[in-house]
Amino acid sequence: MGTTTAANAPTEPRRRERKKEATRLALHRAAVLLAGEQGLEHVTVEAIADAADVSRRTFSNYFANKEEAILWGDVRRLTRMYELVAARPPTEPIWAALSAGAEQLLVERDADPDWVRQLRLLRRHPSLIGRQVATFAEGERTLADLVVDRLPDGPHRDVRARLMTAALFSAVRIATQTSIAQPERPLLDVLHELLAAAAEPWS
Amino acid sequence: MGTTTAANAPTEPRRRERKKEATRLALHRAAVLLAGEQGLEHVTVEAIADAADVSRRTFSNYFANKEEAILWGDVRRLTRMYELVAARPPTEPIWAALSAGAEQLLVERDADPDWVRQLRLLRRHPSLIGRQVATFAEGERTLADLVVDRLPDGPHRDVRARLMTAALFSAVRIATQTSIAQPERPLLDVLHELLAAAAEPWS
DNA sequence: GTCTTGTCTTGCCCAGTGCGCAAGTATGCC
DNA sequence: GGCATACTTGCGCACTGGGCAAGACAAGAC
Repeated sequence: MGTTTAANAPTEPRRRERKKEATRLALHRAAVLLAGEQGLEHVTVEAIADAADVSRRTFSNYFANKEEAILWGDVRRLTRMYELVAARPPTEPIWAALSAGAEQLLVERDADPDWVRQLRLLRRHPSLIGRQVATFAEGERTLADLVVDRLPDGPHRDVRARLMTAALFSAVRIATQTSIAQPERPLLDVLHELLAAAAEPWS
Repeated sequence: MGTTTAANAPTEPRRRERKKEATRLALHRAAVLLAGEQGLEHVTVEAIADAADVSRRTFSNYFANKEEAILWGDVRRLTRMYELVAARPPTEPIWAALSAGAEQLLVERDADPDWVRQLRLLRRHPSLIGRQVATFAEGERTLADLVVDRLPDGPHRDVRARLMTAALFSAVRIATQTSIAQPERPLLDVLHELLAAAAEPWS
């Protein structure tokens, strides 16, 4: 009753789902590429759609605007982060698990040619950074829900989990920005420093 | 030479400046009010401009879009935060100064009737939260520049300053969100808890 | 194979937007 | 008063987000 539709739900067919992802990826790639070579403000949604060989209207079915299309790579990386943390041994202290996950994530990110292009874009268009931060803020809450279960008992577990997750994301963000601004400081070194600093008592 | 203009710079006249601020404030208030009663998506920029008794074109001279107009209160609060921190005695340890500034800021915010309206808006339109986070992220860097000077010597002062500022902002953000979601937990209590937790070593 | 059903794509359309430009107006300085 | 600078406004226009309805297509039922 109620969900007669759910009873014979086609359990998410495969090909269709893959095609959707392919289209989304094509739009994302086109957005990053075009914005990279022409500048964000000179690229129209129509141009991106054309490059991905779909209609402008279809673009709207996937993304609300160009910025969202460009930053979709970050959304993917966020879900990857959940996977990485969930895959850590359950006995490991949570801050160690988060740190390990973050380091692994940045290693993978550095190897991604898409990321290099996105980097250049963030430099040229600082407004994108704001959007990116907003994206991550949302992911923070999701990860915090994952963290709270692994936190030892004690008062205010919930806010502590949120704070810890926030610190993790801040560390990733600051490390990334620092390493961009001062390329002589290796990303992983800065990240390490920050992850350690967060866990130690403060002056 | 070069800046002959700067020589006889009119040192920012008063009335003009005050009128500008008044217009900006009127637009901000109109935006918050109208969005509050009609819902963000049903308010046009034109309606906001009309309510503030200026043209649509003038609105654009002040804000890029409705969201920016609505969240301008946060921009004001950010600059207020800089003032508060700068006003703390220079001998005070920096984390104590930041904590005190944040607490003072939240006390003032709670007393602001504008804030109550903004709160309701953020609830109804979660997309605004993203924008807000972006706003704060920018403020974070400004404050970090202020912090780095007061940090004791040591390696990586710059990233430590950034991390500390990020923790402060995270604490404010999480405390605010927690106290909204669970009104039985007083804002200042949660903030206190978080500020303390951040400074202590982690498990 | 054909038929059905649910999903995705597309074209059409239109109110709303961001912003360049140029003319008009207020403000401050002499 | 005049002059310079800064702000406001109306006009115009390319671009956007999204509703709608008509196709195109995939997956399963038969």
